[in-house]
Amino acid sequence: MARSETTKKTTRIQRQKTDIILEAALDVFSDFGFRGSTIDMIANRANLSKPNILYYFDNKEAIHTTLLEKLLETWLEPLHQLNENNPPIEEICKYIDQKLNMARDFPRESKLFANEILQGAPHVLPELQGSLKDLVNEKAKIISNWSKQGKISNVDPHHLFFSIWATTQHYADFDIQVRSVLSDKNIDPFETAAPFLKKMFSTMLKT
Amino acid sequence: MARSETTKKTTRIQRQKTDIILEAALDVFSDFGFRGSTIDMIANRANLSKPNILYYFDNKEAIHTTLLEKLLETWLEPLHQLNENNPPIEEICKYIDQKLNMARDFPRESKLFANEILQGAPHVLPELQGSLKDLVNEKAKIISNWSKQGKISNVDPHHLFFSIWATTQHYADFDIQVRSVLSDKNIDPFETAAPFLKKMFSTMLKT
DNA sequence: AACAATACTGACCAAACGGTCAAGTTTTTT
DNA sequence: AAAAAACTTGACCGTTTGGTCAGTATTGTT
Repeated sequence: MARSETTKKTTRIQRQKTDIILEAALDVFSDFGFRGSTIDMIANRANLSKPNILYYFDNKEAIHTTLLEKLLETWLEPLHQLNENNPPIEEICKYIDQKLNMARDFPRESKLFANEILQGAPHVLPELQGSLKDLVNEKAKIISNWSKQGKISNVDPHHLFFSIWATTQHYADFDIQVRSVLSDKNIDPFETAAPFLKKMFSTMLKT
Repeated sequence: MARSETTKKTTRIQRQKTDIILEAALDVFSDFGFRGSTIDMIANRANLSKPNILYYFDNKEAIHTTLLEKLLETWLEPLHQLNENNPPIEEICKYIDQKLNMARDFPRESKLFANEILQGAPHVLPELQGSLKDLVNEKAKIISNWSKQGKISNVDPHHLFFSIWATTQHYADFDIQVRSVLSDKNIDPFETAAPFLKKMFSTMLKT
């Protein structure tokens, strides 16, 4: 077992080194996926020796799991904020902005998650079927209520969320494709995507 | 060099075995990515020995490259069909239908492509910057013309394509997440996604 | 300063991996 | 039927990989 997990108190060095390792691991895992990444790659990126990495984490999977757990919290945070009592279209647009900003500012996290889901979610399937499902269903009800009250048009709430996730995360996960297509235009993908997406979704939702 | 590439004529066995190998490799690569897949996994899936696989393909990368090349052709085919002279919204909806059907019927191909792009397109970057970019720019002009002629609303053509790609492929690439969220509903994702997406995009495009 | 706890590393190991090859089997050609 | 061509594989090789461990260095505590 990793030294850092045996003791109750975490030392200054434990916190520092753990952060350095996780930062390096995020670089590597998001680029090459779990099976495509090696502990040596993480060690090099972190300027630490391989045994030193394994002094802080039991094994390769423990690093990956730690990253995914941290990720899931922040990943679902914007959806938590969706508030039934505010103007519907404003709320949706705020959600889109938040998700798009996360794709821009945390592309590694987005890719890490995409990799995990693509491989069939071997590490986070329970969370998908549990907390994610519950949260989405709870917020889907808000959308349904807005529809029933005539505040927005009639849309399938689940597909609405899927579409928002897909379109926003696309700019992080498929970044290389987006930039290849736009290469000779002088366009910043994220700046121009924001008004496009907000227009698309708000037009659909208007009654 | 692989035997099958040294001779001019391809034999019956060569065609059969090559197909079996590529079929098995698509299974494996789409599930585990390039670096996460092994020749042994492909060999087992194909019920062939590892040396036999390497009799038909020079190495692991050659199998992967062959798959990607075949994929790219069929992947861009629907966009090729976008025709300036037909009714714009009908054309876009037809494109959405085609892309969504491909996500439903060829999820392994979609995942293989997603894996490749996620890792930074190490094998197909030239194609993205070449034929894909050219095709998209050509078809973007059609969208622009429709807008100028007042046939559809003013939208950024590139982001329109990105959004269609993202939303349709999402149902293949993030299949496990979609199904987790919808698990206790009795909903077929693809059946319900089609009308949702067509409504969303056509609403945005209406003048 | 002395001792204990923590942090670190070179050397190593077993398993997994991509790939080779000589020798054998099957299919096709004549 | 025999020769040639194509096909198949067990055994093997060098490298990479995840992980261990004994011993050393550093840091914290008294």
